[in-house]
Amino acid sequence: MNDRTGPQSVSQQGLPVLGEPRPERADARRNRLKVLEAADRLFAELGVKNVSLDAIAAAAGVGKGTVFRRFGDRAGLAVALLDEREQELQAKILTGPPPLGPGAPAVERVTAFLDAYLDLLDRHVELFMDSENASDGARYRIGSYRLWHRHIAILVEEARPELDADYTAHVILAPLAADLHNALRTEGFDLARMQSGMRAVAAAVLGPQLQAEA
Amino acid sequence: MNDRTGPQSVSQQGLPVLGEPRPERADARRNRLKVLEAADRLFAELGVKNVSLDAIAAAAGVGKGTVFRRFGDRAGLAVALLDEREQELQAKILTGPPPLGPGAPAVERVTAFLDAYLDLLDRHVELFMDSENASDGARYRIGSYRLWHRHIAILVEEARPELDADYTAHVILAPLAADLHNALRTEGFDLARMQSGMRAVAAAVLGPQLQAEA
DNA sequence: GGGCCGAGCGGACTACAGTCCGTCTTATGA
DNA sequence: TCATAAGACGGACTGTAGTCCGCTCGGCCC
Repeated sequence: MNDRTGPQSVSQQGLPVLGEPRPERADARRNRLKVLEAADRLFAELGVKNVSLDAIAAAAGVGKGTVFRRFGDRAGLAVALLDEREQELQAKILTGPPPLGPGAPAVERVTAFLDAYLDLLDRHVELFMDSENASDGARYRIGSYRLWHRHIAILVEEARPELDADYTAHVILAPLAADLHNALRTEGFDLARMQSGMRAVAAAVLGPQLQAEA
Repeated sequence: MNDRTGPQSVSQQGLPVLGEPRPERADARRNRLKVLEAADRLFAELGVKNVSLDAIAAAAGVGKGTVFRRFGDRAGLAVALLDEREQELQAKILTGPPPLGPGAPAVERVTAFLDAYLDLLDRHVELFMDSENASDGARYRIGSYRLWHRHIAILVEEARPELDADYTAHVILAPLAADLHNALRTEGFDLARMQSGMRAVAAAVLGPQLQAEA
């Protein structure tokens, strides 16, 4: 959903109709799939950071320009590859069972989200790094970040209405940056430690006055 | 402080003596100053992100290789330029008056640090972005980050010994990432809002059970 | 089926970070 | 003062991200 969708369709009068993207042309679709498949394979074989976009274009049998037109930049390609996994999590949050989905108290929903996100992040750090760092501020412009942010902000508002929910949500998401996660793994922190650390922080920020055990 | 200092000096027996860096050679010093001065000027004139290292080398009248040998990479140059400002803050923390310096309760010291750091960050966002993002994980390897981290970790340990101080310190520093700060400014958040938001979070994480006002 | 036109294609091109290595400068000590 | 070698110099070179634009092909309408 972050690949660039086609241009708007055009009404019979020749006016552009917003919200009705013209369907993807057959050659475009073919190439999109070839690129994604080649990227997936090369990333797995050689490691994300050892694969250039030229190499992907070559392996996919398309021109470099094609890759860029479709995905915008390196981050866009990474986002497209992560998209499926992230959508699973998004679905669970929006319509799944509690505590990830609606129904549980705010602290528990935030905690469940942090656990699940860190898990996802841990399994795809390299791809996340690409998607977040390829260009300045990329992380905060991606659709999925905006969704996570909105989700957390609503829960902050619910649990602690006296806080600045919008900003606090950014604060809670900040430690989930791929770059930090990667650096900490390198220093020997493991996933479980980070999960329990984040749980403790979330409990302190959103929980009732008496703090939970770390 | 983060420019590469010279090689170790050599004892009379020809053995390298650790911890006694041979003094900087005169030509090296000359060039270092020329580069820093040129960088400072060009950054101010054109904006950090519009200046290439080639341009700096040219303006300084030195070869490109010289810039890289001395500063390592783009991040290293940014760090060198920030160094003086950061050292001021470091000094205030280590030996200045409370609440920034020793003597005040942990929450207050953390709060004072966050205020001061955000202030510094706000005044030099572009340079900070360069120093943190030029290479993967650069932020976490810089000496000053390690110092901030140690400082916060000690205070966390003091205020809330049941928390994982080491990890929690990283969590507290994460929202100070230059990239995020920049993105939020773009979205209209101002410095005061971020400062008060961080104060509230710090109070919640480190403070006594009853929360302070946001 | 044929023709039109605009989306899609691809690879040459630019700009920049970072490396390499033959040459030159400086500090030293005799 | 001069010989020497450690180390600094600088610019040509490499590899990659991202742009551009003339050409091609697919969808649509007749």
